[in-house]
Amino acid sequence: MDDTYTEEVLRLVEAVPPGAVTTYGDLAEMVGRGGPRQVGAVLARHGAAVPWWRVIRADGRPADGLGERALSRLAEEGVPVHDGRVRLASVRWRPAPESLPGRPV
DNA sequence: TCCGTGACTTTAT
DNA sequence: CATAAAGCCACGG
Repeated sequence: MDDTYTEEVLRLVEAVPPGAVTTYGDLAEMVGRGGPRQVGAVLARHGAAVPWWRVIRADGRPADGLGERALSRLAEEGVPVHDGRVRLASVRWRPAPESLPGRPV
């Protein structure tokens, strides 16, 4: 079976440094395959093994039900949270080239 | 093969 | 700026 997708997604999530965040859609683009929903599905399944709280929705708000946990962890890491939502423009993480799957430098 | 579901995104009101 | 509807992607029944 092809769990390559899952591997790539988890790998990227693990690569997100403290104090930074990324979105489902961005991860989907980085992997270059599937879509935001698919990324969410992966995290729903294997999220426990990675810093899932650094992955939030495109509107700067964590997924439903994770708000409390995610926001408190993000705040701990120094992520600027404003009224329950993260300022993506300031902390949106960009992966290092070598973290990407099949993209040459 | 068709339908429903889900840690989503974008566009329109 | 907040809420609602439609679109999108892979998967399982």
